[in-house]
Amino acid sequence: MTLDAAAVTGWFREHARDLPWRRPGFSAWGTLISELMLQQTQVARVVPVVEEWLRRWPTPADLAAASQADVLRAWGRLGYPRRALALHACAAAIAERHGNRVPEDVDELLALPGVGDYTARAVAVFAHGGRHPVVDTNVRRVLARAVDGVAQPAAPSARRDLPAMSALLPEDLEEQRLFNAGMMEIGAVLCTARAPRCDECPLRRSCAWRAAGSPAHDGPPVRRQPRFEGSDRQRRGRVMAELRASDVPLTEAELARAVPEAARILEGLERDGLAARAEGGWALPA
DNA sequence: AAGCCGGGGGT
DNA sequence: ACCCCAGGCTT
Repeated sequence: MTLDAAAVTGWFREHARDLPWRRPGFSAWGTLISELMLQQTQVARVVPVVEEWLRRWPTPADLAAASQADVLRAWGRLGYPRRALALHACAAAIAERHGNRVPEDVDELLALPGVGDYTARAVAVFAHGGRHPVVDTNVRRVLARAVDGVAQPAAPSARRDLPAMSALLPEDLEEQRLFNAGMMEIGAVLCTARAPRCDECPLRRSCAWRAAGSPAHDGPPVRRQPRFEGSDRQRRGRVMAELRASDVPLTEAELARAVPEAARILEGLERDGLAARAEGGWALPA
């Protein structure tokens, strides 16, 4: 055995954070919403928004009946608003093709917009109790350290990552669910990329990385990410904020006061379905 | 395989 | 002031 699954589930039973999507009775639809929101956004920012969404749109059909503009406004500042449109499209597909119930089958989940390898399995496991490996970046880091003894995982590869996690999954249905959740939780709160809290880790006694003296990453340098300040991502965010805040269409000149490159940015937003030409200017899509 | 896509939090 | 974070999609 290369990793003590019981240590993970035991720790998780005791130390799991109390989060809305872990409450008993939280719906499968709520799980799909929260997983989409959590794809790139921190837990603390997601919590109030997912609760508001569920009050407002308790089933997929409810969300499907909303306008894209209302959905984008409710998305607020969570970032990457294409996810809001994806969720809206998920709602329509589920209402029309799946009887208003979130699918349990991984391949059916993968067919939904915005749902990839991670989200499909997370929903199958956490919403429906299915037995599947759930691999996000936290899990990949925990496996890299605890099993492989290196500081950072190799480039993501579903062909390698899924079988690696699968081999460690407990047979018991409840245990595998806790194991999947526990591995993510360890990666999120203990086995963090920087300053891991190994002293509190349930895997500290068997961790290959710790046993090797926690060597620094020795591979090629991690790719540096582009600056956000002055980026088109920042400009797009600013234009979207203007459109969300206005009840009436805004002219290109008005938007250019907030973002000088508004004309070019709007072309991109229109291509992505996030902005639409309206009388006298631009607005959120209807 | 690499680049794009928001916004906030930690150091 | 700077660096880090992270899943899905497109090219």
